[in-house]
Amino acid sequence: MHGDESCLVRKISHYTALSDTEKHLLNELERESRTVRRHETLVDEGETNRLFVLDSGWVYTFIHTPDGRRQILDLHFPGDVVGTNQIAFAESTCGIAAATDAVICPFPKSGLRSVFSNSPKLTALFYTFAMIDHAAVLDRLRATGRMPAASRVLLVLLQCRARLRIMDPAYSDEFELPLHQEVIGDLVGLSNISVSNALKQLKEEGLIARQGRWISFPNEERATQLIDFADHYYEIDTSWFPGL
Amino acid sequence: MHGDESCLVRKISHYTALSDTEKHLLNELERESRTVRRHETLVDEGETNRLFVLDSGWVYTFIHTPDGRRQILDLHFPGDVVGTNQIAFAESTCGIAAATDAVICPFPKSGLRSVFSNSPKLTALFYTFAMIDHAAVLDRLRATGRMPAASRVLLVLLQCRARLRIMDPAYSDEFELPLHQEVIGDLVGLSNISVSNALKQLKEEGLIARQGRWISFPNEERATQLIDFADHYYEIDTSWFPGL
DNA sequence: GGCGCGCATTAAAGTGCTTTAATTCGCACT
DNA sequence: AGTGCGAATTAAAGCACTTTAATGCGCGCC
Repeated sequence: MHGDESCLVRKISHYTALSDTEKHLLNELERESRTVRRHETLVDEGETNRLFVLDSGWVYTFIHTPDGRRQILDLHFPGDVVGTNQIAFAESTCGIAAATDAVICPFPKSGLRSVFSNSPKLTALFYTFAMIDHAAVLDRLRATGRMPAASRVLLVLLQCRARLRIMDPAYSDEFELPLHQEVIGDLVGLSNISVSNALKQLKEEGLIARQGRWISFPNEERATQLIDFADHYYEIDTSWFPGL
Repeated sequence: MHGDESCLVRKISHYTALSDTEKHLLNELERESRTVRRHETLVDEGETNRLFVLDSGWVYTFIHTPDGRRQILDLHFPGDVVGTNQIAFAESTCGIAAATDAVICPFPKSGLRSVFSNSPKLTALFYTFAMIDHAAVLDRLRATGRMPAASRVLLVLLQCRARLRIMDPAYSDEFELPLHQEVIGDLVGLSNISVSNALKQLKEEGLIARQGRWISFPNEERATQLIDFADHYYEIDTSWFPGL
């Protein structure tokens, strides 16, 4: 675990208050930790499923096409539980790699069972997180299928900031984007060259500003309107679930 | 409800045995039913969220881009619970429309709460279904981002059959595809013209056969290998969840 | 300080899809 | 059988993205 409090507890506290028992259940998932290096593959495609809490750094899940190209499926940030969306399948169909140096806390499937057995509230929240991830994928599917290159890249940038804000509202102004352009392309079906051109175009149109790896949105309203971006991530409706 | 037994019960029975109490809980969700016509929009984008069990027919969820094009997000088959993936968000971000004439059984959010409160097993299964839907979207994201038109269309066809088989294993040989080519295109980011060309190409290569709306796969192994298709839908791992 | 490496940028040619438009097919209805 | 409409097919022009390749930039390292 990293810092005073578990990353998972901090993320979940953004949505709801937690009892000490619940905090204890979650802390159990972050007992062991391991450092991984940028570009390292944590899980290969087809390997058996593995679960971990992401403590720091960014990781992504990916899958290759028969001709060797790559599509990134999910991007994960500190506080995310990685691997839950593969839990229904015996063997993982996608690989996991680190976009930056990262600290992960692996835990066995049984750890999840103890959470689900003991806390309907946490079960509801895990369910909700799965749907938030799902919403992010749907946004990228829409962009990948039906939007031009610049809009697709803009979506990735707005999405990253929206999800970083869950853990740290200080990201409101600008944020550091550690992703290579090839990775951005693999998120929304573009080549690295198109990503470069798109970033240039977005800068020229005043929709983004770049200083090294730091990105900001000088005209945020115009940016969100251009792609109809809605921030699903910050507020959720928990009224429908039992025990909350 | 349609037929002797609820669609939902039949679908879930494919995965696990149900007690009478559980069957009763599920049947409650299908008390009321409504007929909808092909092409009818059931829910508009931005409307408040609504849930229903799909009893017969096919429906899809969609979202428009700012320039008026359309992306289909999910395709739903008899036995599916439609709307659960939007439940975490106060207002629905996508619309729902009928691909064929259909019968739907609307129920309130509270219906889901009574299922979740009373049956950990059904909760687990709903969770699993959400992940199966998610896997289908991920497959289409990969295809949309990184595969040529013919492969994308082939994926749609194989995916439809795989999901129909959940309800009815008789679909193993051939199946009726009621989707317009425009709808197929909206599933994987293609124009209707490209879909037409892709179907022609697939037929010429012997990967599919068509008789009216009926589709079959004369060389199934070659078809699945071409796009690395894995049928996630038929078998799932339920070992990780409590109460099963 | 200069070298070398990884990544980003720029340019030019090639390609696969879209758009537009005309034709054909399938099928319900008279 | 004949008519009319929606959808699929076919063809041709246009365009956005990819591929390939060369150049430029930032940064760690000896």
